Amino acid sequence: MARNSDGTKREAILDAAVVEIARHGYYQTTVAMIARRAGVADGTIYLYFSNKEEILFSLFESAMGRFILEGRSQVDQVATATEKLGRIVELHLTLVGKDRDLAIISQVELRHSLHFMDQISRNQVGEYLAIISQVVVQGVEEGTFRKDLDPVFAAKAIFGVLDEMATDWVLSRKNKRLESQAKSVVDFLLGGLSI
Amino acid sequence: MARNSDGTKREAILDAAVVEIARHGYYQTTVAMIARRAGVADGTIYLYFSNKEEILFSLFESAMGRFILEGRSQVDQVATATEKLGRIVELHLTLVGKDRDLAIISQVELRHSLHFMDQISRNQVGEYLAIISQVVVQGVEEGTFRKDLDPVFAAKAIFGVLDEMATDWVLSRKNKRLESQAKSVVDFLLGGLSI
Amino acid sequence: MARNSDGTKREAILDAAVVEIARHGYYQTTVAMIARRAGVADGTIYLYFSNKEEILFSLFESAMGRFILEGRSQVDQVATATEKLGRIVELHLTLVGKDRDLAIISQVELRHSLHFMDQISRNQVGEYLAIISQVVVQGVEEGTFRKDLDPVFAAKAIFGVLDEMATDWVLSRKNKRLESQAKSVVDFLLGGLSI
Amino acid sequence: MARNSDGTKREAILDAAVVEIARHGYYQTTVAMIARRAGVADGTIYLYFSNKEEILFSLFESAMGRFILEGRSQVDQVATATEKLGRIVELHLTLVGKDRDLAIISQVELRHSLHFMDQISRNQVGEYLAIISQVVVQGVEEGTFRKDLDPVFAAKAIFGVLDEMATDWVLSRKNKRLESQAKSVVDFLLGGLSI
DNA sequence: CATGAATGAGAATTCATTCAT
DNA sequence: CATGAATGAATTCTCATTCAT
Repeated sequence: MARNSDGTKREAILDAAVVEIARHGYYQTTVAMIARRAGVADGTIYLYFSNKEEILFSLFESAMGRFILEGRSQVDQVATATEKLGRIVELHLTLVGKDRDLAIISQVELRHSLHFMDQISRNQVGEYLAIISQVVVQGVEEGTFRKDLDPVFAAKAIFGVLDEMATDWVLSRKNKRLESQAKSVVDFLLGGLSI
Repeated sequence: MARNSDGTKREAILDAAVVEIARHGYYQTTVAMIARRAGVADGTIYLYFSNKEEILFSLFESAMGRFILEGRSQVDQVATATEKLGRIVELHLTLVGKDRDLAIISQVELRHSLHFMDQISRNQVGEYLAIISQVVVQGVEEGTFRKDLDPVFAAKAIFGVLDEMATDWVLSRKNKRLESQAKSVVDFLLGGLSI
Repeated sequence: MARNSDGTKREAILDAAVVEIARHGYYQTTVAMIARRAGVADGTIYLYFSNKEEILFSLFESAMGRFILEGRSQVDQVATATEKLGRIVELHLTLVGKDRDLAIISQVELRHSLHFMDQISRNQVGEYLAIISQVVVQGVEEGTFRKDLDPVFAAKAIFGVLDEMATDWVLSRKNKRLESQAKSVVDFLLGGLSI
Repeated sequence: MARNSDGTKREAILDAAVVEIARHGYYQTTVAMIARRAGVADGTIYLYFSNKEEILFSLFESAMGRFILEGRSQVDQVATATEKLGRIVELHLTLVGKDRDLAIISQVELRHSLHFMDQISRNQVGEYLAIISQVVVQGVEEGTFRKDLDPVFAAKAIFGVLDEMATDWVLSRKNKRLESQAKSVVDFLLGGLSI
């Protein structure tokens, strides 16, 4: 079967990396551990990734890629800013909540150093934030959101709330589904604290 | 007092650790680097900390300690929940914004592994969150905050927004003062997105 | 003739090896580098050579083979020992000076380990030395060279001078042609230092 | 005993390196092998040398240092160029012949790559050649050596002969003492081949 | 014959920690 | 208390070689 060289092996490595890194942390995970779980030789890792860090980068990219791709898709499926916000919140919590291992990676491991955050922050996270801020812009234009909002600031605030919920869910090992918080989050974001 | 010299040296080590870890990241910072900057021998570190990780724990504790201590103090200085919220926001952003190195530690390095987050998260962060949630409870009782708010949830959301602002400030190397965001943050938290 | 394609590919590999090894040194040259330059797959190398070291052996053999073959031929073209010596000197310096990459191989890389020198030294170099020593014998018989010379010793001394000139030329990247030294070398070898 | 930090350990490492490298070749010698023979931990090597290659450099430097130092001393002890030449030849062969392991290093291992030769060739070897060429200059001035000699060229030729004798002795495992060749070498160098 | 993906043994180097002084 | 030389386990990455296609 020639399917091997298609990327199957690359994905096996990434899948193994998610599990091992989520379980032991990036620095406590050795390349050998990833290789063993992926069922390949240590050296094989280096046919697909130039070094250990690149595995983490790839993990991040594919994770963020999904957020951005599906985020755009969800936003396009409804008309109003309020509905769009709802979709984003739901998507975010659902994606994070779907796979605890991946969630651990995105909420904890990917933030393990400034050096690393630097590399990624300004690219893909920025794109994701842009999607959110466009929703805010629309809301203001529609007249449903407050005129005095800075859309970029608001997007960060929204992201902050989502991210905290996600981190909290990862750290508290409750079985409660993360998505179940979606309504509360949207309510809070729309209405704030005040009456 | 012999304690004086003890405290001094211990603090020199912690100060050195903040700088080195902020600059290079926890794993790229060697004990020797910290020792050199602190002006002590490598071995001396182990007279004050049982291992490298404990330095990070201590860093976290003293940082969070300040948040909690000053948080309580600020909250006690004003009467209404709205004012208290304002004080917390201002304090949080001010403390983070005061020292970039310390901010890097708290926003990035302290989150470097689930194992580590586990150890700390549910203790001190929980205490900090409790302060915030008490403010929310008060606001609800006062009638200024929405009745349907879950105070614990709201506290997390508030923390999420603050944390995201802090992280964003650390990652974007702008010179703009972090505290300058306090008003926007309070506005957003109180009023939400909707008109 | 199938041998044609065999020889061609084998030679392509050897040619590639000369360039890569001269440029990076034997140990810094990977089989993959040689394969890439030769335009063949890594595995193909092993159809022509049983291992990496054998490539170096083959390089040596073909290089020394030329010295011996042409050395004999040059020696046969003239009558007196003095003339023969001149031919050998000129040939040696010309062959080395013709191709810097090959010169690097022969003057530096081929000497990279006792183990390797052992394998080759006593065979082909010995044959080359034999040619030289026969010239010395003839010179003594002719009465032009000193009677008290040990021909084997003299051959080594002659080779030493030639070898040093060659090495010096390789290491000093001057463009001066190596052959231009031939006259000085012959003069020195014949007359020595003394008046 | 504080003698340890004096350089005793450093020397133990160098001594061990000579034996191991002579026996197995530079690339076949692992740092662990050197450490074991030196009776230190692997990591200790790196307290004295920044990497494996530096061990080789140090080996070379201390070896050449002796040639230069003793070479100068020998040359100063006699008056005429002929005598000085004799001293150099004897010293060279004696030093090489004294320790076969060190001889293997200097005659074989130190020449293992152009990169390496480059680093060292132009410094210390040049100094050694300068000593020889000064002797030649003196000989010409004295009127004992031929006027038409280029001293630099002659020095290289002399070195070439000495070097070849040394290499030959290393490769042929005869027990014959290398110094016994001194007289023949001087004779050859002074008188050349011709009658 | 030719390929090149896969292997896995092996090696240099780092660094937290210890302990004799 | 303080030192810093020494340790040696642990890890990443390389690369000669193989073999199924």
